[in-house]
Amino acid sequence: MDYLAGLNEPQREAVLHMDGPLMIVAGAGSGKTKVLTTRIAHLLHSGVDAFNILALTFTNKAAREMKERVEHMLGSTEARNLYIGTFHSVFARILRAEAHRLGFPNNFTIYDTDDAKSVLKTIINEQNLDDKHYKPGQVLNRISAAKNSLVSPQEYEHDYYIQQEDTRSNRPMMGKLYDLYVKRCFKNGAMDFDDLLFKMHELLTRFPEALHKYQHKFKYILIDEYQDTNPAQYAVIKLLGAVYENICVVGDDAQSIYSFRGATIQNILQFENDYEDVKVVKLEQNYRSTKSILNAANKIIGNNKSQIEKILWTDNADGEKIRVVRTMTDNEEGKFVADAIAEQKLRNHYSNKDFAILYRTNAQSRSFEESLRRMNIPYRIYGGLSFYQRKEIKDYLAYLRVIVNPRDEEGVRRIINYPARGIGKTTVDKVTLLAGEQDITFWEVLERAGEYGFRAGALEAIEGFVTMIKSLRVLAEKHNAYEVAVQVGKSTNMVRELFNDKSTEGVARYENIQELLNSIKEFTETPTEDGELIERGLGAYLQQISLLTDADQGGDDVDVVRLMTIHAAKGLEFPCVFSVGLEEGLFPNAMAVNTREELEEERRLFYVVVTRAKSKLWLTYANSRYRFGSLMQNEPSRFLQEIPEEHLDHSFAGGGMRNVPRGGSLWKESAYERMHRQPGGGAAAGSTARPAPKTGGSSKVVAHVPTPDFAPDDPAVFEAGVEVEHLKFGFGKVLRMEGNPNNRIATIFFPQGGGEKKIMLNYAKLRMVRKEE
DNA sequence: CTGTTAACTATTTTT
DNA sequence: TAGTTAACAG
Repeated sequence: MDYLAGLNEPQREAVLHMDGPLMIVAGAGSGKTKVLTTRIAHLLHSGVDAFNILALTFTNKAAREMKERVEHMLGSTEARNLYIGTFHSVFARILRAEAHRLGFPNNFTIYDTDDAKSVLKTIINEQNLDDKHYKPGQVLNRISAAKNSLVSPQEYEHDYYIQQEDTRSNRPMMGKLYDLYVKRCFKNGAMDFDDLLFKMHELLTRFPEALHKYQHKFKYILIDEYQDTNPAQYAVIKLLGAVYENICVVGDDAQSIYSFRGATIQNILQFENDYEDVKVVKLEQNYRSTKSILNAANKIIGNNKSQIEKILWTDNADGEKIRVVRTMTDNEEGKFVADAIAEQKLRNHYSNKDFAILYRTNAQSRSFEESLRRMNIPYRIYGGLSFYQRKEIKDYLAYLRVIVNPRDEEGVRRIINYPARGIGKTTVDKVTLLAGEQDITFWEVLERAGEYGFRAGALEAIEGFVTMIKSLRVLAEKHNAYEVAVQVGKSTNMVRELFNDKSTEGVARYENIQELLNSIKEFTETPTEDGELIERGLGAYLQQISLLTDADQGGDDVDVVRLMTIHAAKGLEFPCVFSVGLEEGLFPNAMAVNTREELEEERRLFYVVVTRAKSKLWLTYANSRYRFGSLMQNEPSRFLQEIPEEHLDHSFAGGGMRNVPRGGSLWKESAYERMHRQPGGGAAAGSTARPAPKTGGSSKVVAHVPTPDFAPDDPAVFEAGVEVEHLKFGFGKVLRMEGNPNNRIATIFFPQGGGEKKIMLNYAKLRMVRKEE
């Protein structure tokens, strides 16, 4: 039982509690992961079978860490039999095994947010709706919110309140779009992120056998970050745990920061009412931060109304005061941070990886990147687009997706003309139309293209494409994922094409593809784990990687400064933290100050940043910064005023005033600034002046009204001297001809149509008027 | 059909 | 400002 050594009293209590519901309220830095992993070890030690334990986390990283720590603690491979993973990956794994019940192929494709938006966009266009009004991203958010609350399309359309909302925002078709989107995903054999939760719930409610099976399989359930669960996750947990009720949730209401993703803080606040005889353990001793940091954090969170009562305390040293730094601009802020890092490294022998720069929005990373680069300080940005979201990677993966699941229309659309093979918009539109009319999949139209009267060139291209995919499918039956992937590169010529591109981006793209191939190889060579449901085929590979984010890319031990959003930093800790951009409008964000709930969530976010720091913390803000192309004046964040003065040190001010204006008087724009401001709201005139708008010079061509029966003639009939009519440029005369017989180019003079122009006859809308005798 | 250019619009956080 | 999409010329 030596694993119990080194635990404090409440920690030990949480570990030793065996059966019945348990809620662990774990303050920041209170040893939450240690408790969870030790608890699992204790369960195993007490004779619980690893196959009967389910542990759910929000990030792959947390899952991996937990698994490794348990394995280390046990000193055996027994930990591999545990079901540990993110909600999404565990549910995907189960859904893969049970897909047939729901009518999905077991190799269903998982759509990421970009795929989902793209599908929605085609649906919106098919419905002849304006995608400026029904923005795919917004529509998706609405659908996502519905799914996360377990609202089906039918319920959506029949819910009076929801319909009111959509009517008020003048988007009455929203429910229809939701319905069509769900149907399209089903037709495509695809699920989006939210479906993994929604369909899991559907599986358990519609199929009692399935419910029974998993209820009995998972005798012990552990949920990490319970405060971030949404209603769908809540319902699934409740179903899974209904038989044994051995549910252990760990969370901190003070760190609930994902309500925008559907999370309800109510889940943790209400847990005690959800089950009988809930054991509650509070972990209130903080092992991470200094007293001044922790006390400041306590004061901050004290401003929130609804919360579980607890007081974090620490035995750690008092530590230094929190440094508040004001700079004039965002660039100066970047420079200050880079300078401070350099200085700290020199003075206190810190290494790069001891520092984190944490911001509210991804867009803020730029000034820090620039200044760090200038100081030759290595860094890494987390967030932004992940490896798997890069164009070349998505394209390459789309081939693999289509090989596994040709029903995946989204994937087919992506690659049908990449690399260019002469299947353009016109052809794709026609295929889309046919698929709708005939009620068959996009792919089936391509397979039977011969029946639908495509132009000879287009037909040939389509047939070539279909043949290629089919032969790759055959290959995939007998060969592993890596071999198939290599053949994709050869068949499409993509690899060679990128290899020949010697531009900087081209080289980077080539390297990315190589890296992708390596990762596939690694995947196929990793030995199969024990336990059911796991295999190393192409389908399994795709499902795994579609749930990875760039935080899962590894490289956690390299010695670089980390830059990331506060959201991405949750669960991490650093000796030195720079919490930057503490300005009204930015943090708290202007989008989130309209209700008390929103503001409290922003405050929790501030609480999260502050508690990331172990010993040193900087809070910086800039007087003005570029946002949306123009210079914005900002007041310091109200959150700065919520920290008692005794914990703050203003002496590090990076130029300019030395203290934070407290309670009111903030920078008003001076009369001078106001006078010199451009109408657009930007900086003073002068350097930022734009070039004068073009006037007169480029006379817009007046639209030519074509003769009523305008029909283009065959390219072969044109030659020098012929008089012609162009659909847009009007009447003109051919001056000379060039180009080869297959691609003839005419130079034509249009008196009304803007003078001399070169026209490619293959594509031009050109009619012969009169031949010169 | 395809590559280029001009216009447009987005700025919150993410599995 | 920057990244992406629509329009358009070839």
